[in-house]
Amino acid sequence: MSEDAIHPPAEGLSLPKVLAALADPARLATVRTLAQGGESSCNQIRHDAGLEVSKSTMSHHLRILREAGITQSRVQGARRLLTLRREDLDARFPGLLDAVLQPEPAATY
Amino acid sequence: MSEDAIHPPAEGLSLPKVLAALADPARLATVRTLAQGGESSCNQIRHDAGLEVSKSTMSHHLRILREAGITQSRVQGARRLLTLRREDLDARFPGLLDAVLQPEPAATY
DNA sequence: CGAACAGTACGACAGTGGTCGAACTTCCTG
DNA sequence: CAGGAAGTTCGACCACTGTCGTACTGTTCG
Repeated sequence: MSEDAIHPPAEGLSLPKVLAALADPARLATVRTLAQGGESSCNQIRHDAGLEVSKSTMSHHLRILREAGITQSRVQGARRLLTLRREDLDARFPGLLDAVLQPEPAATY
Repeated sequence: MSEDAIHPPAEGLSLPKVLAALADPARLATVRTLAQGGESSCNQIRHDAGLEVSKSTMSHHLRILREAGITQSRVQGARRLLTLRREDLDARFPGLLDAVLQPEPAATY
């Protein structure tokens, strides 16, 4: 199979699902990395985001993001290149992505 | 006893926690109701938001919101009057609340 | 005072979610 | 072609979460 990945249509994005997807630190880091670095592969993201999780866990997180409509993946050879679905997200939830991507004011605790 | 409720300091708000708190439909409805109606009591919110949950469940949701730093409660007689912590949220996560409160472009489900 | 009301606390229970290792598929490369 | 790299899928496990009913504290009012 080539492109079986499940990508919900732009109109189908649900706010609770999107928020839930973003509510995990690992996935938040993933989204931020993706926002900065543009298109990259699963492993690359895992490395860039500094995530110390197994392949399967990473795959799981990426699936949540994809199924929430936050990311998009295309296959290139043995890799899957991921991108943020910026336009779709901005269209449906204006300002949300920007708010979430904003650097946090430090000292969370 | 007057003020036993746990309210995290404004600087202590964690984005994942806030997002997780907002990721539940019941709590999202609660926040929206609160944003529109201003200060109101638990039961009033439950009614206004059209939530059909038990008292204890409602109390649970409100606790999550409070502990995430999204709401604030003050005691007035037998009631607890809740408000959104708009300023704190806007200060720490600019645009987030507005993005989440924005009416959804219909047909979310 | 006593009954009804507002809300919290606790315990139980089912469902979900994050984590891993192992097995598998597909692709690239020597 | 054989070996390895990139990801996904699967089953297991444990922690967390949403739900409820019940019991409790405190308040208002008849």
